[in-house]
Amino acid sequence: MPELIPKDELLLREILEAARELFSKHGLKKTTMDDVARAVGKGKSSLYYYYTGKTELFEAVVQDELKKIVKNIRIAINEESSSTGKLKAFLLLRLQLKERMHNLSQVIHDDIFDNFKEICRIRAEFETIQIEIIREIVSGGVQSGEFREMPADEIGFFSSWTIAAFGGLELPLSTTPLLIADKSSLDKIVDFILFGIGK
Amino acid sequence: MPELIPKDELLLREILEAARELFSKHGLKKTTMDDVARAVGKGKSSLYYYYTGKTELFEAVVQDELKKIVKNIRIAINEESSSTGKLKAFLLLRLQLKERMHNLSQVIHDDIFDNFKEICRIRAEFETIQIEIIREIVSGGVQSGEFREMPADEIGFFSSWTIAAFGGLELPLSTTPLLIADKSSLDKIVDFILFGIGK
DNA sequence: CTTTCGACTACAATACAAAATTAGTCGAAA
DNA sequence: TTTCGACTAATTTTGTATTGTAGTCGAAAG
Repeated sequence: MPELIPKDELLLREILEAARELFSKHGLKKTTMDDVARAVGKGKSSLYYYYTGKTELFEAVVQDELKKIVKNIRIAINEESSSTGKLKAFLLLRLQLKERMHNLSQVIHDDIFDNFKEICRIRAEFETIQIEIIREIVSGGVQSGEFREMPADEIGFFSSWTIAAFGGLELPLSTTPLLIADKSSLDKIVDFILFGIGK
Repeated sequence: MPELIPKDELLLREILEAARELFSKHGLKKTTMDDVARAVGKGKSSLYYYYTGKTELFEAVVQDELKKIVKNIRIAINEESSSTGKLKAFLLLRLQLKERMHNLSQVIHDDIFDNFKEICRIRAEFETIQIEIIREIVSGGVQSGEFREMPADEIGFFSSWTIAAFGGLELPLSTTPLLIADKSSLDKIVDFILFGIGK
């Protein structure tokens, strides 16, 4: 296996890490490019050699975070063999994420409305990915005979609905005090999803 | 039937109506007590004879709106005989409400973070009521044999979950472009709730 | 006794100019 | 190719004067 990471690629990541830490600690506005530069031990101008601007850097950070999350989700799903297990794994991770976001939210607070559109765009993108994942899980479950037969559009509809229900990238406004946190309640939810409340 | 509305009760309502109209048109901050007073053809000081302050007036308006909504929901539910029908009726109204709120949201926008706590409190209260309604519906359905047997705590859990999913008082941040609007898709959702996707 | 209002105050929002930060550029140098 | 110091334009912050508004009170009208 040849070295996959060229030198500059390494610095690119180093900047990203430093920016992530600072952004999530002080928020977007209160983090200056100088701060980031100092954190990686470089001059401010140098950053502009790697990223075209503060906005691009911020977007890169968020995108990277989302990629990590999606990766974790995919790993967890692959470790489960049954579709039901996959569904549970997905929802569990999704809820943990919600919790993490909840903690982060204090900081962002002010930045939210300034970068409203941008955040919406990213959020929408993330939702699309999640819907796709659910669709895969359910399709798999139908094919393997674990779930009942469903036409493609019904699967799509179910996926969208589930994500709508569990929230996309939750903004820091959820008053509901994290209703569902433990694994046992998650089991109940999956039971509802699987068998409903009908007779 | 004797006259249920004393004189001052009438003026109380008149002020409430005027305030509601102004608040929802210009938002909380941009609506002055003078505006409200002018709208009812009285001096500003007079308002303080009926409401102790601007905050109380605002809360009264919101509370009144919520009461109206709850009333509508209860009426719609009573018109349905089956529990399934009741459930559908509830969710349909809940979605229409979401849509209405969505339109209103442009105006509030700025006021939200100022009155964050207050809004949260009201929202929480509304959620409690909704959960109670769902619980009633499901309990009824279980008793009548329309739904499967469920212990009380499971019904409570299901109710909370449904409301969490459908959102309490939606704050104007839903990017999902009102995924579910028509009655046919609602039928599908209720099917999911009733029978799930399991085999 | 109930209800209205004008005059008043204290406080909060606004406006605006001066001062300070900071995003982003550029040419030079390592 | 990569780094940086010096620079500028633009934005944020700050201090202050001004206005606007919530809320009070005592008097008066019904």
